[in-house]
Amino acid sequence: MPELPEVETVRRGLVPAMEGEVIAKAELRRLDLRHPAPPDLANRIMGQRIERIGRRSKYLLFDLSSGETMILHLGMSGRILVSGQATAGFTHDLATPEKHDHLLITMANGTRITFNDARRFGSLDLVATKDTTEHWLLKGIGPEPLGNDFNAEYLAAKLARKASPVKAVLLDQAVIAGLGNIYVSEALFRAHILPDRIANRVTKNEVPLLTTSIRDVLLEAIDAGGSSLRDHRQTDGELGYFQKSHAVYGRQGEPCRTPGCAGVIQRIVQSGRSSFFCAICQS
DNA sequence: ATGTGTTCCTGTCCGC
DNA sequence: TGCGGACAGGAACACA
Repeated sequence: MPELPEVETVRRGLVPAMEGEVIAKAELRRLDLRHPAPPDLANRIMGQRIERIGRRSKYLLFDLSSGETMILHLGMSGRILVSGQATAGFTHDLATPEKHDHLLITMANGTRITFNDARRFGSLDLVATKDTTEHWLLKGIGPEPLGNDFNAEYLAAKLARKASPVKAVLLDQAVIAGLGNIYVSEALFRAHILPDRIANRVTKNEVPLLTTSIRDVLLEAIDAGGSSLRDHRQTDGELGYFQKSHAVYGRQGEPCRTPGCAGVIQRIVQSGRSSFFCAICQS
């Protein structure tokens, strides 16, 4: 999935096409996503103006003039495409729905927006805007890593109480919002911490660097237009560029990029998911 | 109460 | 070229 930077990139691509515009037509083609979508979702968003497109963690939030908010999660393979934007390197005729196009929207200005998600780990829901933060999917989520509530003191307190590997703690959305498998590996590399270190063994001295590493890696990825391994596309169909600058993710067997380091990037599996690290740079 | 493993679903890639 | 297996950005849930 799209992790936080990819979702933010998608959001920024949607704002000029949708914010302040009215949804003229909507068609929900499948209800059986990760969580069942409301059967009347299309009817409830049709005719509404999109007042604002926000983001909480990896969720996109579409505030509608009706007083409802559409909550959209991209899951692992979800993407949103916008007609009229360049589609270099990716052809998807939005006029003809493809197999995994689940939600089709036509704005009053003619722009078409398509939510496509082959694996259907994504989800769609509608909630009263005032109740958004209390929605069951959102209410347990921890602070935004780019916001003021996320800082070294907070993170140190969380890590100190956890007996699981630091990798697992950083992936826990209740601890920090928006981190996923790629950026956890990248942030831990920058912080010189091995992913299988037990969280409460991360020293107080190490936490500030870990905190800034998380923030920096996310900001750089957003600046670069989001990362990508295979499925992620920006809304204009372009691949994100940040993948070129992954220091460790997906680079097992390749040389460490730290100047002067003779290390080779290694891959381990932790609770079923790959972690990447340099055993020389990280301990 | 916590921590770990499994599971949902489809697509792609790699080795034989 | 076909085929089987490994693996993929998430996260809720079942179980120890």
